Amino acid sequence: MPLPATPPRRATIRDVALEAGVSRGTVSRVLNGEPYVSAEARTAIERAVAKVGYVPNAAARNLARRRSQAVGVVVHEPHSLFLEDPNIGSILLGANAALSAADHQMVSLVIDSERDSRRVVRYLGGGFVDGVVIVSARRDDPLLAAVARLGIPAAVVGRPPGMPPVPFVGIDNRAAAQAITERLLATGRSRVGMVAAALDRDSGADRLAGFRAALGDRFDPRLVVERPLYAYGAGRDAMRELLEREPTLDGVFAASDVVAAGALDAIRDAGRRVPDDVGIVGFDDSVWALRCQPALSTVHQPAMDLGRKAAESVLAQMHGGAPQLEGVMLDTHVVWRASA
Amino acid sequence: MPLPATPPRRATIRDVALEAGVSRGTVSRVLNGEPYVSAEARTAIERAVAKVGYVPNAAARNLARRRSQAVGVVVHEPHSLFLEDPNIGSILLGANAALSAADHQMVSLVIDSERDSRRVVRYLGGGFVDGVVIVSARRDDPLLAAVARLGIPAAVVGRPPGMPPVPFVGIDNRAAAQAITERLLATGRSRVGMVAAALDRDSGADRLAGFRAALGDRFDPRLVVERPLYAYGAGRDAMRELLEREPTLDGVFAASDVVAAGALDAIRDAGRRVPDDVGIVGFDDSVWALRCQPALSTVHQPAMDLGRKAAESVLAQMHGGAPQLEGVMLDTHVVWRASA
DNA sequence: CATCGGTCTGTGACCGGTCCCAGATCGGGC
DNA sequence: GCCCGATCTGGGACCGGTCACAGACCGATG
Repeated sequence: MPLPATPPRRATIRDVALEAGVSRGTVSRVLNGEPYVSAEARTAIERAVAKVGYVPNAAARNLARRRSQAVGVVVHEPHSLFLEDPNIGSILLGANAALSAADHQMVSLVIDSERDSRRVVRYLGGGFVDGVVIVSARRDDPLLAAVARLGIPAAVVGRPPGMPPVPFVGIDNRAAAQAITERLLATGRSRVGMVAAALDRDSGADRLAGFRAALGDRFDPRLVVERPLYAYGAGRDAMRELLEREPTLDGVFAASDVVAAGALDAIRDAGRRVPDDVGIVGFDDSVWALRCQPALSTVHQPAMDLGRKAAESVLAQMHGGAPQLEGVMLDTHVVWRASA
Repeated sequence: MPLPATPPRRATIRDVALEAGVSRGTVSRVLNGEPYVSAEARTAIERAVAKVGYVPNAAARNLARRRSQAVGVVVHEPHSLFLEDPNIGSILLGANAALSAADHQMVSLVIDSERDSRRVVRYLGGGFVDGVVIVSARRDDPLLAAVARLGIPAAVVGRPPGMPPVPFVGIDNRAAAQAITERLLATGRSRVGMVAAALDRDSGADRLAGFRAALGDRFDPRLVVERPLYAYGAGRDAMRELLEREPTLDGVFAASDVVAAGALDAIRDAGRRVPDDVGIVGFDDSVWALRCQPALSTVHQPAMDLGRKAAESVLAQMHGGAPQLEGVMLDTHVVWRASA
């Protein structure tokens, strides 16, 4: 069976106008809360709206107004990670809070394949959204180029290398990573390694850079294992590899809490105690940090605020503000718990 | 500064037609892959599309076609829970997989307040989506009533009491809860309680019913503590209360893995060992089950498939299929690990 | 050679709103 | 009584597509 006959016809603004005995223009004015409408017309229209069960047609309004009252939030991560990493969820919630307050609809778009990517670009260019927040973009991300080309208001969470001039909201990953590594070193560890991840993004690359800076002369590239994603499995496997390479390891910095959780399990599986034999620290301060046994020492980053600020930047641009290309950096701090 | 002058004018189908030297109709035919277009016209149009940088305007297409190629997925849960409970995420991913395969855009809508609720109803009625999947609806949920009234293709994950005739996809929560409780009893526990949650939904109410059925005569209402949401904090606090009420408790069924995780921590804080002193089982088989120490015995439910099937039902209705009101029930099974 | 079915194309009406201009109405000031 | 500005209303043009219809063209057929 093909498409259904005809979707049940909904009441339009003309039906309301007819019912209320006024013109379409007046109905439109009432619906949009504009001044210069008599009280009688207003009440008649409100009554008519209720009577005919009128619901405005968004497509028609978007077409005429050339905007949609919706903002896209693009997350460029595999679906699996979306589940694991509460950090992404927090960013989305922050964005949603800001958009919701401005009465805009958030539309979240997950890219997990080339096909998704094309569909998202089509979606963004198709007038479905008035602006876009981009999370976890990669180095030289084609999506960023596409957005810049389309000229829609945008903001990026993070600051991927090779980014076109687009406003961004981020944290100083390098300084934060350096701070927590130094703190770890101060607990008297002598052989400290790192499970690095996502080096194709600023967060991953900068965390590694901060680690390196903290170690200075003591930095040993053999004690760094890299993985493409911030994932539990990546942390576990990488840690196993690291312990084989360097059995005397007594400290490790994991690039995120999820990675640290995996690493922690690998350390335990190898028969070492945390923090006695090996100290471990993470990054994010997500719910994973508290779920670990022992609780993770980590870097707190204001994930919700990152999403919120990015969304606010997009909203400001949508209302004519000039894009703030210099970017916004939010504060982080070390949270010291039991794992190191 | 108010709204920007005018958004940069995009190329329209007319520009393409002009450039290719054909009519709008022919361009439209090519764009939609219809037959009866000459090869020359086709290539000329494809070249013109690339040259002028044409991107179709979705609002115009939606208006003319009276559909949007998008499906909404409504999650009626507080934002905080969204972060904690991977079960919801899995359902979304399943839905997204099905929609993505059918080249439809998933639009996820979170309801966390009355205001959100109104906005979502407006959104759904506004022609933004052609169908809707509803997750975690409550007893007599007004959203379900609104959707039924609007007459848009819909499917519900779960089967809330007081639901209008809408297709649903679910599991037999009662039987599954009974099965795992019986299994727990079979480990020789004599004082078994339950942390129940979300009794305003079928999942919560049915899990309690299954627990009760498994205990039969031994059921003691004093050993059941209820909480409104499937949340970590709820599990922890409820467990604390349960242990105070009944210090000889030696087994507990938590209504979900997240709840079980909270309960587990409360048990440990009270100085009891798991599973030696107290056996605990959860429900969902989410990533939390493996993150717990010891790993949780739980009920595996095919969360992704729930989302996928619900989305497929909506897609089928959109293509003219009759709604399958009898519903679809998916299988579950007990996964036995170390916590009981 | 007229007829016919299959291809291919152009055109006007329409989807349901917004926007803006022209004009009506009205009270107040000179 | 006339002019003026403020208030209020109607209606045409338009947003950018889709769709149905009419008609042109073509080779095959009787």
